[in-house]
Amino acid sequence: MDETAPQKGTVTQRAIERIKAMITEGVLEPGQRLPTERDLAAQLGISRSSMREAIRALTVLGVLEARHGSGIYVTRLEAGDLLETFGVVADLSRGPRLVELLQVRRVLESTATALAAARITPEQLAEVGNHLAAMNATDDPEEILAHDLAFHREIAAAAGNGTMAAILEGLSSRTFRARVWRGYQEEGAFARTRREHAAIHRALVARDPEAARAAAAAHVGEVEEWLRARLTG
Amino acid sequence: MDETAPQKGTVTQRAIERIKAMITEGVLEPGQRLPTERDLAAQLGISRSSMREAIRALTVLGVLEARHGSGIYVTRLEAGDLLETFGVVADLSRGPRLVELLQVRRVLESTATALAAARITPEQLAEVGNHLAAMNATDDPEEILAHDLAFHREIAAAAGNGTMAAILEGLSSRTFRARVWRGYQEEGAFARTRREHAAIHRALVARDPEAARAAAAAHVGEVEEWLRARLTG
DNA sequence: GCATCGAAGTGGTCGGACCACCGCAGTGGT
DNA sequence: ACCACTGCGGTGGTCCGACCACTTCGATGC
Repeated sequence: MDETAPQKGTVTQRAIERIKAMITEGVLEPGQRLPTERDLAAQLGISRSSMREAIRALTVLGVLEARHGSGIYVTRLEAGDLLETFGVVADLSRGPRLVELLQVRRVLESTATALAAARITPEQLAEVGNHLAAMNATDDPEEILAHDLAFHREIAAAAGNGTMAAILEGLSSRTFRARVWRGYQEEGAFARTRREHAAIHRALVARDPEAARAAAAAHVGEVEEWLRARLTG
Repeated sequence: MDETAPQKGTVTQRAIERIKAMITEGVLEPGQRLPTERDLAAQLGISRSSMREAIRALTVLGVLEARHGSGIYVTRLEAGDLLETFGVVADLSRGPRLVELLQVRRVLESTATALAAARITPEQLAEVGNHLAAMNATDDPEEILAHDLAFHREIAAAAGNGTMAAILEGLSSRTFRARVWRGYQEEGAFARTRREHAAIHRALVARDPEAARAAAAAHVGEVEEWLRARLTG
């Protein structure tokens, strides 16, 4: 047994685990600056190349942030930072998994909308109304999509659960939604979606969680069913 | 305008996007082997070092898989592959976000259990029963935790939504659960959890989705409330 | 026909060099 | 005394070339 050489997996993988451990153990706090790549590599006894790969990996995971010329920092480690990669899943998913993703979104979105109905502030409610109005005032698909996203984002934020909001954000990532909704909207579903959005807004105004949950579930469910039918057909 | 030099972001970041695009465009199929690191670097006109960082990043995201001596391959791109990183979020979360994560889990777990009640096969149901019995037959916390995880994993799998199961898997990652449950179980909550697990199993046997949903929600909710109280206290 | 071995090819690691950028102390002016 | 500018040191970003560890598969020998 050589104490100095545990030797499990690649050195890069070990470096990733070490840095993660430093964070969980509190050695590295959110927002804190790390030692330089060169120092870190020396500390773990590996080359700078390998250490850079480890840092890059943690960067794409939203754990670290590298600022050119300044240094490497731990992110705030908030839900939004860490769940940014969730969008990758949505973007790389095709076929039946798109339905599964929408099913997950239906469950979470309906819950978030119900929570929002009970907690939303007048300011947030007004913002939701603005996006609803803007959505109905234009025919530009791009603009509609943007306000649609903002509409649901504002509601998710009002639910008071940042983690849930971050997951929903990933499930509604721009490329994902654009792919699915292109076909959906082309079939003249504008009127239906407008009606559904109005129903959600009405439930929020009435502060009726049950109605809000039902309206949101129906809204996502419509798209879900359409997609399911298109795949099996 | 120089067509050959778009120059946005780091070359590594661009390489990551290029490879992701190749997959979404169908140039690279799941399971397929990629060109060698050296060839890929040459194709994109970057150094092997930068290309390696890009590959490493996509590897930790569960998109690519590098086999030493053999080559680089696209994973099957199934939910489990891509959502493995979800466990990182759970492991790095502390304080209030642990409650948020449990809240998300409560929503998804209750839905998954309800779905399972309607679809579970006799074989799967028997397996769930085995884990329940094994969980009650030992006093070793490690073993209890293992069977507890398997119990819920089996139910999530029976729900028929692989994406939902993968997310729940991340929300129940070993280190995460161990951290939260250590304190919970130490307060003599064994009896309560056994009762709750039995209730879930009973609802599955009765094929009663509503009862299953309620039992699962109550089960996760108990831990959620305990954690919330411990944080505010 | 089959087990063995070895060479070619692949990812993994290393060290060094240079570039692009940021931050700040020092400088010069007003 | 204050401020804008400048220069330098330190940092991450990129590249190169070499070598190691491992897999693969065909050639070799039995």
